[in-house]
Amino acid sequence: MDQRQALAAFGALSQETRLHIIRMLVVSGPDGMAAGSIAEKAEVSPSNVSFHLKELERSGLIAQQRESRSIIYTANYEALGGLIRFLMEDCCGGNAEICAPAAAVAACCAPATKEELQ
Amino acid sequence: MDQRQALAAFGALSQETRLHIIRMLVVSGPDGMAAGSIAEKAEVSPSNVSFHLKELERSGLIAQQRESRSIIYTANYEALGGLIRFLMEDCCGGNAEICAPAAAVAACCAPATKEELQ
DNA sequence: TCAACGATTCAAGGATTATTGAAATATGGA
DNA sequence: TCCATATTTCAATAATCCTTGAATCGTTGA
Repeated sequence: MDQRQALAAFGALSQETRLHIIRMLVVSGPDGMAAGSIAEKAEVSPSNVSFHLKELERSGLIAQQRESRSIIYTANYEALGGLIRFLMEDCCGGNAEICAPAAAVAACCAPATKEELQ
Repeated sequence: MDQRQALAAFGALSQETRLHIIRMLVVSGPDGMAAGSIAEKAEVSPSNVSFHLKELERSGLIAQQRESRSIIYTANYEALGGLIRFLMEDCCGGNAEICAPAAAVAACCAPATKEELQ
């Protein structure tokens, strides 16, 4: 993830509706959610959700694929991981004082990485 | 860090000049930088840097303190760590697939946390 | 083919954010 | 006190972003 992408991603996440959408899509996993379901759960109009989904897609944080009449949106896990990484490495310069609390979180939410630490 | 703060922080980081400023302040550490030096290094006008510094302060990512004629700005490490944490926990739901790469980064940039893993 | 469904696009308006230069404020030294 | 320095504030403008509702597009089933 380069700076251009990071700027776009930060902009995408700086809006309440979009942050809400991202959360829902992360939870729904690879199955994703149809635009209509997203609109319903987020309690916004179809055209409004479409606007925000386009914005999120432009930033690379989500992807879409048509399935029959519906358009299914899924979170881009790689991009989200890349953004966290950007924030730690590029933005915060890998500063231990900043990254330490984050590392603690990472340790408990991603046990698979314990092996990577050896 | 609650959602309100996170939204403000993402907004603050979504602007090129402000991202640049945060990077410089993280590097300069507790000593911080005077507004004038920031303006000079970032190559923006005094009034423009003042606008962006106010925005960054409003988001809680930096703090200011007057020192004689200068006003010194410093990065708020706690807030930056909190933002990374928010991104991992609240936004990405602690999803292992997303947090794993970040954990790897954390492991190498913040060796002090290895103890916390035991 | 036609109607219905799921979704996007478009245009208009309002709201927020960014930039600029001039004026104002605060501090310290002559 | 007066001047220079460091910075902010203000007003005006430009640019971007958000919301809304109507119109449009693609897909499916009757």
